[in-house]
Amino acid sequence: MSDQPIRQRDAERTRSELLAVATEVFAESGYSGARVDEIAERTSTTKRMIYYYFGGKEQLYRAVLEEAYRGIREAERGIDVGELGPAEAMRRLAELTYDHHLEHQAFIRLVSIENIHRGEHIQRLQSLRDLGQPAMSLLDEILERGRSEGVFRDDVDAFDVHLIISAYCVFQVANQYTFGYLFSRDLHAPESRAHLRSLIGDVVVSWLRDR
Amino acid sequence: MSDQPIRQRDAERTRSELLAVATEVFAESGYSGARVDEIAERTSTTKRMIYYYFGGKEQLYRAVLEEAYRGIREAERGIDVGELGPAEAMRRLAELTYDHHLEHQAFIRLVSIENIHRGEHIQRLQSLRDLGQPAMSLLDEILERGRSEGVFRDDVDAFDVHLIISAYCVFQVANQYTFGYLFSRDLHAPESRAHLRSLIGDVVVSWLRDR
DNA sequence: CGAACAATGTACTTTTTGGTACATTCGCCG
DNA sequence: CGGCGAATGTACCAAAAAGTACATTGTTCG
Repeated sequence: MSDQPIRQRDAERTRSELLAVATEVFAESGYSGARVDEIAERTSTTKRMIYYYFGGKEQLYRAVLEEAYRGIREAERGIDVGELGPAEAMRRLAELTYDHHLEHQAFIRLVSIENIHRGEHIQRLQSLRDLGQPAMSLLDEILERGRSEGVFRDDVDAFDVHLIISAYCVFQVANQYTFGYLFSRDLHAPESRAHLRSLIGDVVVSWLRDR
Repeated sequence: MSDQPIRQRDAERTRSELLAVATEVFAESGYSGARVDEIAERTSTTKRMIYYYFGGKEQLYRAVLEEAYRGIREAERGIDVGELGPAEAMRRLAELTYDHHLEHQAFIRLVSIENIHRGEHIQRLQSLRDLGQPAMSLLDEILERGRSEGVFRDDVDAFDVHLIISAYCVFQVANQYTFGYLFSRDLHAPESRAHLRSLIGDVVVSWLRDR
């Protein structure tokens, strides 16, 4: 990294700068709302380079989506519920998921944008197929421990738990503006966060323990 | 309604046709992705009329958003949990909310789109302030009955319950494409629906009963 | 009836925007 | 050390898209 000579030309740097800036701009404005010229202006290079490295606006967007999902997967792999008992592990997983979503709002916005496009771009990224597997495995393990210890019900599978937690955490970010407006409440106000953070863990654990 | 003569010119009809078509197009393509020309082409009138009646693309979008929220409020007022006991009433409310969301996917898409725009347009619609109140009142009533009958915990308020249910139901629609792809599952497959429909009621009722 | 005005259609303008032709420069390799 | 190709910049183009000028027609009301 630092043993490289200082270069005026550096393909890798140019490409990754474009990708980083494009991620910001697409997340801010959506696919159609994002302007190729704006992305270029925010970098130290030019629009020409977008076409040189990516081919066009659409391929750039796809590259952004792919990299964003990869980054998130990396972050998810850092989740560790350690030596906790099943109920506490589940609660902790829910809370870490909550934190994680609030910290990666640009990513959540990209996901919303992609859904507006009915997933037509993500479907072309074969590398992301079944990217959810790691999350599922961790949940499976916690659920299995809970079942064998007799503290969790046995008719709930990892997918359902993941769905409930994801829905809650994504909603906090993705719908904050309309929901906040309609109920005159700021979901991210400091005085609300601790409560909203623990809420989803409470719900999930109550549910899993209800036998 | 029917005592009017047949008109070739009908301001109300023209305006409402524009609004209806614009709702479809904005929901399909987003604000930036929607084309004024396409909206016009799909009506029996012309682009000129959009500017005549609404002033421009942005005002048209705002009118669409306002009308969509009003329509949803009307639909929500039809929710009736009748004579059911608190737990069953809550379960039924959750299921009706689930049905309602699946039936109004265009509306959910408009909401997602508006959130991508950080709620900048809905904030200009004062008429929608506190539109969530009716939903909150119904929940309050069910919760209060449950508490007084001793079947519900007493430290949960209507807002929290509404948040959990909304998040789940909105997610089913809003994130169906990316979530479905990542987990190789179709959230709207007929064989999944009954399970996903009852799931949220199970979760909420378990939680509220957990004292 | 027939003016007056609301409602509408046609065709145009202007701006924006994604994309490209072409020239140029840097740096590596023989 | 020089030429060759990867990398880059400038300037431009053509299509698309929002918005408008102006003419026209139907409807209503005195």
